[in-house]
Amino acid sequence: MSDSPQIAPLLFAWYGRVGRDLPWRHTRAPYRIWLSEIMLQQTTVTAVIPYYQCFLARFPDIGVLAAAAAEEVVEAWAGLGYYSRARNLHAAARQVMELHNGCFPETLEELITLPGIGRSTAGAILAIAHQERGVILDGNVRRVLVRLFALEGDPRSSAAEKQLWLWAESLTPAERADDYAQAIMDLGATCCTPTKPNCPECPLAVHCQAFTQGRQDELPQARAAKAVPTVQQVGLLLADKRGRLLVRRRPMNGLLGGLWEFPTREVLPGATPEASARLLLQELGGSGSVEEAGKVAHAYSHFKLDLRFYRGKAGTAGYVGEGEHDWLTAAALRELALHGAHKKALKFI
DNA sequence: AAGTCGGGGTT
DNA sequence: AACCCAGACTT
Repeated sequence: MSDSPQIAPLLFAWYGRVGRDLPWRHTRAPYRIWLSEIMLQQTTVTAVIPYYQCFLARFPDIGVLAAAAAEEVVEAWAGLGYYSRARNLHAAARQVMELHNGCFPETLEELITLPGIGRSTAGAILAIAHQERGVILDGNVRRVLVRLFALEGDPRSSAAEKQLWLWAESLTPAERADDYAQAIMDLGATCCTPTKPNCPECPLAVHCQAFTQGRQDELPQARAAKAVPTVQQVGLLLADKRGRLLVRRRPMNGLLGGLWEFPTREVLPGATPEASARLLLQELGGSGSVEEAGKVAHAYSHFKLDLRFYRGKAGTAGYVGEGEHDWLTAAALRELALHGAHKKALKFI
């Protein structure tokens, strides 16, 4: 767009006054910038900070990360969510060691070939780590630009995305793209917020079409809400003679890959949860009845989980399931990289 | 283009 | 409850 407003100088001045002081803003090390960008995908700053510090203490450089076991990386990610990020981070670290001699790529094309790095994350790394003209389009920037240009319709549609990338490209300055990226993200996070934007203190208000039209509370237009199904499961707190409980590791790929959990199964259609729990107990080599322990509700973006836990006793035949498993004490369970919904069940033991 | 993939904070 | 978050990837 030839008529894009010159917002970069306004953002620089604002950022200098009220920009946030964040741990990853004290470095330009590509490894640390990369890690912060991956952790921050769809995740709030406050949630990331402690994970960022712990992860760096455990994996201080890309060589250490590449040499680690995949399970170890997932365990450092436990509780942060979107575990494919941890798998991709680990795979990308190995890729950089093998293909780039341990040196992080410095071009957009090479960055995007790394698993977990898309167009926006690559732009952020280019700008912040390499000080080049990287362009970003994250949730903050999307909201700022939708209001700045009063973009109608679903901002996640492919047509909107295309337009937003054009605007993002034209607004990004040739110099100080790093400051620009962090400033516009800060603006979206602290000023141009989803609800009740603080327009009186916004440095871009004079250029903002939504504000000019008094429609800053109507944009961006909300996405059409879709119904989310509820999955019914039963979980088993299966104790051996020493009181230790059975846990198993979820397969590395797929939902919550690599995390530990108590044995579960879906509630059979037409069956009661208790009958399904009894069946699960028998399938695992246990015996006798089950006792109701408590209920856990867990929400994901595309389904809800209704999980009822039962206590049971292990039979003398022992465990007959498949895959990696272990018998752990309550103390050990609290230290384990547990599936979030199952972490809630610790209060039942 | 639509679906998958978490967990927590905000409203 | 619904929405959002420094999105990427698969189908």
